Amino acid sequence: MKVATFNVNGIGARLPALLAWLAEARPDLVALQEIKVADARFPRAELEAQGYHVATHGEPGRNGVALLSRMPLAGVERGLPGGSDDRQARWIEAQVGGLRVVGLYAPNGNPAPGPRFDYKIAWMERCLARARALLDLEAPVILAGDFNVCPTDRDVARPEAMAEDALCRPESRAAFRRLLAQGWTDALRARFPQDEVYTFWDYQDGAWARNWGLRIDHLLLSPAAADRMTDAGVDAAVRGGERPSDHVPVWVVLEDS
DNA sequence: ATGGTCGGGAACCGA
Repeated sequence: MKVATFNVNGIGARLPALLAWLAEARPDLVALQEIKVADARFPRAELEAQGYHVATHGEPGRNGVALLSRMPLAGVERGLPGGSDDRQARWIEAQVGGLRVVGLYAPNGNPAPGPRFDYKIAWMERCLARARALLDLEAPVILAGDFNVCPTDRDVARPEAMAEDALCRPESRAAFRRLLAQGWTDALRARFPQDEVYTFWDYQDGAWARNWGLRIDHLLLSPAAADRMTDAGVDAAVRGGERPSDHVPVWVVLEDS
Protein backbone atom coordinates (compact mmCIF):
# COMPACT_ATOMS: atom_id res chain seq x y z
CA MET A 1 0.00 0.00 0.00
CA LYS A 2 1.08 3.58 -0.69
CA VAL A 3 0.93 5.94 2.30
CA ALA A 4 1.49 9.69 1.94
CA THR A 5 1.62 12.90 3.93
CA PHE A 6 0.73 16.29 2.44
CA ASN A 7 0.52 19.68 4.17
CA VAL A 8 -2.05 21.33 1.91
CA ASN A 9 -1.93 24.79 3.56
CA GLY A 10 -5.69 25.37 3.37
CA ILE A 11 -8.01 22.72 1.94
CA GLY A 12 -10.28 25.37 0.45
CA ALA A 13 -7.62 26.76 -1.84
CA ARG A 14 -5.96 23.39 -2.43
CA LEU A 15 -8.83 21.08 -3.38
CA PRO A 16 -8.15 21.22 -7.16
CA ALA A 17 -4.43 20.53 -6.69
CA LEU A 18 -5.19 17.79 -4.14
CA LEU A 19 -7.67 16.05 -6.46
CA ALA A 20 -5.21 16.23 -9.37
CA TRP A 21 -2.43 14.73 -7.25
CA LEU A 22 -4.69 11.96 -5.88
CA ALA A 23 -5.67 10.99 -9.42
CA GLU A 24 -2.03 10.91 -10.51
CA ALA A 25 -0.37 9.35 -7.45
CA ARG A 26 -3.19 6.99 -6.41
CA PRO A 27 -2.22 6.78 -2.71
CA ASP A 28 -4.13 4.32 -0.51
CA LEU A 29 -3.81 6.38 2.65
CA VAL A 30 -3.08 10.10 3.06
CA ALA A 31 -2.45 12.28 6.10
CA LEU A 32 -3.33 15.92 5.43
CA GLN A 33 -2.14 18.87 7.52
CA GLU A 34 -3.16 22.52 7.78
CA ILE A 35 -6.66 21.96 6.43
CA LYS A 36 -7.46 25.27 8.21
CA VAL A 37 -11.21 24.67 8.38
CA ALA A 38 -13.76 23.36 10.86
CA ASP A 39 -14.92 19.79 10.23
CA ALA A 40 -18.22 20.99 8.75
CA ARG A 41 -16.37 22.97 6.06
CA PHE A 42 -14.12 20.11 4.96
CA PRO A 43 -14.92 18.96 1.38
CA ARG A 44 -15.78 15.45 2.52
CA ALA A 45 -18.16 14.63 -0.34
CA GLU A 46 -15.64 15.56 -3.04
CA LEU A 47 -13.05 13.20 -1.53
CA GLU A 48 -15.52 10.42 -0.85
CA ALA A 49 -16.45 10.66 -4.53
CA GLN A 50 -12.83 9.76 -5.31
CA GLY A 51 -13.15 6.58 -3.27
CA TYR A 52 -11.74 7.73 0.07
CA HIS A 53 -13.03 7.29 3.58
CA VAL A 54 -12.50 10.58 5.44
CA ALA A 55 -11.76 11.43 9.07
CA THR A 56 -11.12 15.05 10.05
CA HIS A 57 -9.93 16.93 13.11
CA GLY A 58 -10.39 20.54 12.06
CA GLU A 59 -10.06 23.98 13.59
CA PRO A 60 -11.45 27.18 12.05
CA GLY A 61 -8.81 29.24 10.28
CA ARG A 62 -5.63 27.39 11.24
CA ASN A 63 -4.01 24.00 11.91
CA GLY A 64 -6.29 20.99 11.39
CA VAL A 65 -5.50 17.45 10.22
CA ALA A 66 -7.35 14.77 8.28
CA LEU A 67 -6.97 11.19 7.06
CA LEU A 68 -8.08 9.83 3.68
CA SER A 69 -8.15 6.07 3.16
CA ARG A 70 -9.33 3.64 0.51
CA MET A 71 -9.81 1.05 3.26
CA PRO A 72 -12.16 1.90 6.14
CA LEU A 73 -10.80 4.01 9.00
CA ALA A 74 -11.47 2.39 12.38
CA GLY A 75 -10.74 3.46 15.94
CA VAL A 76 -10.28 7.14 15.09
CA GLU A 77 -8.76 9.20 17.92
CA ARG A 78 -8.46 12.99 17.82
CA GLY A 79 -5.96 15.05 19.81
CA LEU A 80 -2.48 14.36 21.19
CA PRO A 81 -2.76 12.95 24.72
CA GLY A 82 -1.32 14.89 27.64
CA GLY A 83 -2.66 18.37 26.95
CA SER A 84 -5.99 18.78 28.68
CA ASP A 85 -6.12 22.53 27.94
CA ASP A 86 -4.66 22.25 24.41
CA ARG A 87 -7.38 22.95 21.84
CA GLN A 88 -5.08 23.07 18.79
CA ALA A 89 -6.03 20.43 16.19
CA ARG A 90 -2.71 18.77 15.41
CA TRP A 91 -3.16 15.00 15.84
CA ILE A 92 -5.40 12.24 14.47
CA GLU A 93 -4.98 8.47 14.66
CA ALA A 94 -6.79 5.57 13.04
CA GLN A 95 -6.51 1.87 12.33
CA VAL A 96 -6.40 0.90 8.64
CA GLY A 97 -6.40 -2.87 8.36
CA GLY A 98 -3.33 -4.02 10.27
CA LEU A 99 -1.67 -0.58 10.21
CA ARG A 100 -1.96 2.11 12.88
CA VAL A 101 -1.57 5.56 11.30
CA VAL A 102 -0.96 8.91 12.96
CA GLY A 103 -1.47 12.16 11.07
CA LEU A 104 0.29 15.01 12.86
CA TYR A 105 1.05 18.71 12.47
CA ALA A 106 3.74 19.78 14.93
CA PRO A 107 3.92 23.43 16.04
CA ASN A 108 6.15 25.75 13.99
CA GLY A 109 7.64 27.32 17.13
CA ASN A 110 8.79 30.66 15.74
CA PRO A 111 9.84 33.08 16.98
CA ALA A 112 12.43 31.31 19.10
CA PRO A 113 13.02 31.74 21.93
CA GLY A 114 9.57 32.60 23.27
CA PRO A 115 6.22 31.11 24.27
CA ARG A 116 5.61 29.64 20.81
CA PHE A 117 8.93 27.81 20.98
CA ASP A 118 8.15 26.61 24.51
CA TYR A 119 4.84 25.21 23.23
CA LYS A 120 6.65 23.46 20.37
CA ILE A 121 9.11 21.74 22.70
CA ALA A 122 6.39 20.77 25.20
CA TRP A 123 4.31 19.37 22.34
CA MET A 124 7.28 17.31 21.15
CA GLU A 125 7.58 15.83 24.64
CA ARG A 126 3.93 14.74 24.46
CA CYS A 127 4.59 13.38 20.97
CA LEU A 128 7.53 11.36 22.31
CA ALA A 129 5.35 9.84 25.03
CA ARG A 130 2.59 8.82 22.60
CA ALA A 131 5.14 7.53 20.07
CA ARG A 132 6.69 5.33 22.78
CA ALA A 133 3.29 3.85 23.61
CA LEU A 134 2.64 3.16 19.93
CA LEU A 135 6.04 1.47 19.47
CA ASP A 136 5.28 -0.72 22.46
CA LEU A 137 2.38 -2.20 20.46
CA GLU A 138 5.10 -3.96 18.40
CA ALA A 139 2.84 -3.58 15.37
CA PRO A 140 3.04 -1.75 12.04
CA VAL A 141 2.68 1.96 12.88
CA ILE A 142 3.39 5.05 10.77
CA LEU A 143 3.78 8.62 12.02
CA ALA A 144 2.95 10.79 9.01
CA GLY A 145 3.06 14.54 9.03
CA ASP A 146 4.65 17.95 9.15
CA PHE A 147 7.04 17.66 12.10
CA ASN A 148 8.33 21.23 11.60
CA VAL A 149 11.87 19.97 12.24
CA CYS A 150 14.77 19.89 9.77
CA PRO A 151 16.62 16.92 11.29
CA THR A 152 20.13 17.94 10.14
CA ASP A 153 21.84 20.63 8.07
CA ARG A 154 21.62 18.25 5.11
CA ASP A 155 17.85 18.84 5.25
CA VAL A 156 18.21 22.62 4.76
CA ALA A 157 19.27 24.41 1.60
CA ARG A 158 20.71 27.39 3.52
CA PRO A 159 21.65 26.15 6.99
CA GLU A 160 23.48 29.34 7.94
CA ALA A 161 20.37 31.43 7.25
CA MET A 162 18.18 29.02 9.25
CA ALA A 163 20.44 28.32 12.23
CA GLU A 164 18.34 30.31 14.71
CA ASP A 165 14.99 29.21 13.26
CA ALA A 166 12.75 27.04 15.45
CA LEU A 167 12.79 24.34 12.74
CA CYS A 168 16.58 23.99 13.04
CA ARG A 169 17.31 24.86 16.66
CA PRO A 170 19.29 22.27 18.67
CA GLU A 171 16.34 21.66 21.02
CA SER A 172 14.06 20.84 18.06
CA ARG A 173 16.61 18.53 16.49
CA ALA A 174 17.27 16.84 19.82
CA ALA A 175 13.58 16.02 20.18
CA PHE A 176 13.51 14.54 16.68
CA ARG A 177 16.68 12.52 17.35
CA ARG A 178 15.11 11.12 20.52
CA LEU A 179 12.11 10.07 18.44
CA LEU A 180 14.37 8.19 16.01
CA ALA A 181 16.30 6.69 18.94
CA GLN A 182 13.07 5.08 20.15
CA GLY A 183 13.30 2.88 17.05
CA TRP A 184 11.48 4.73 14.27
CA THR A 185 12.81 4.71 10.69
CA ASP A 186 12.86 8.00 8.78
CA ALA A 187 11.56 6.49 5.51
CA LEU A 188 12.69 9.24 3.14
CA ARG A 189 16.21 9.48 4.58
CA ALA A 190 16.49 5.67 4.56
CA ARG A 191 15.61 5.67 0.84
CA PHE A 192 17.92 8.61 0.01
CA PRO A 193 20.81 8.45 2.52
CA GLN A 194 22.90 11.20 0.93
CA ASP A 195 20.70 13.22 -1.42
CA GLU A 196 19.43 16.76 -1.08
CA VAL A 197 15.74 16.05 -0.48
CA TYR A 198 13.27 18.83 0.37
CA THR A 199 9.53 18.83 1.04
CA PHE A 200 8.84 22.57 1.58
CA TRP A 201 9.74 25.73 -0.29
CA ASP A 202 8.58 29.11 1.08
CA TYR A 203 6.25 31.25 -1.01
CA GLN A 204 8.59 34.21 -0.42
CA ASP A 205 11.88 35.16 -2.06
CA GLY A 206 11.45 32.85 -5.05
CA ALA A 207 12.39 29.91 -2.83
CA TRP A 208 11.09 27.28 -5.26
CA ALA A 209 12.91 28.77 -8.26
CA ARG A 210 16.13 28.96 -6.20
CA ASN A 211 15.57 25.52 -4.61
CA TRP A 212 15.80 27.06 -1.14
CA GLY A 213 14.00 24.13 0.43
CA LEU A 214 13.60 22.36 3.75
CA ARG A 215 12.85 18.73 4.65
CA ILE A 216 10.25 18.96 7.41
CA ASP A 217 7.52 16.52 6.31
CA HIS A 218 8.37 13.03 7.49
CA LEU A 219 7.13 9.44 7.48
CA LEU A 220 8.40 7.54 10.52
CA LEU A 221 7.97 3.77 10.47
CA SER A 222 7.85 1.36 13.40
CA PRO A 223 10.15 -1.66 12.95
CA ALA A 224 7.27 -3.86 11.76
CA ALA A 225 6.30 -1.21 9.18
CA ALA A 226 9.91 -0.55 8.14
CA ASP A 227 10.34 -4.26 7.37
CA ARG A 228 7.62 -3.85 4.73
CA MET A 229 8.98 -0.69 3.05
CA THR A 230 9.82 -1.16 -0.65
CA ASP A 231 10.07 2.46 -1.84
CA ALA A 232 9.70 6.09 -0.76
CA GLY A 233 9.73 9.43 -2.52
CA VAL A 234 8.73 13.07 -2.79
CA ASP A 235 6.37 14.42 -5.45
CA ALA A 236 8.33 17.66 -5.77
CA ALA A 237 6.79 18.58 -9.13
CA VAL A 238 3.55 19.39 -7.28
CA ARG A 239 5.28 22.54 -6.00
CA GLY A 240 5.48 23.85 -9.58
CA GLY A 241 1.78 23.28 -10.30
CA GLU A 242 -1.19 25.64 -10.39
CA ARG A 243 -1.88 27.37 -7.02
CA PRO A 244 0.49 25.06 -5.12
CA SER A 245 0.86 24.49 -1.41
CA ASP A 246 4.26 25.49 -0.04
CA HIS A 247 4.68 21.78 0.91
CA VAL A 248 4.64 18.74 -1.41
CA PRO A 249 3.49 15.14 -0.86
CA VAL A 250 5.89 12.59 0.64
CA TRP A 251 5.08 8.90 0.24
CA VAL A 252 6.17 5.40 1.13
CA VAL A 253 5.18 2.01 -0.30
CA LEU A 254 4.65 -0.85 2.16
CA GLU A 255 4.28 -4.36 0.77
CA ASP A 256 1.22 -6.27 1.90
CA SER A 257 1.82 -8.45 4.94
C1' DA B 1 14.17 49.23 0.08
C1' DT B 2 12.13 47.88 7.90
C1' DG B 3 9.97 45.20 1.92
C1' DG B 4 8.57 40.53 0.03
C1' DT B 5 4.00 35.66 -0.44
C1' DC B 6 0.21 32.95 0.85
C1' DG B 7 -4.64 31.19 3.30
C1' DG B 8 -8.58 31.99 6.04
C1' DG B 9 -12.10 34.91 6.26
C1' DA B 10 -13.12 39.48 6.72
C1' DA B 11 -8.88 42.56 10.13
C1' DC B 12 -4.82 40.63 10.84
C1' DC B 13 -2.47 36.51 12.48
C1' DG B 14 0.24 32.56 11.44
C1' DA B 15 3.51 30.36 8.45
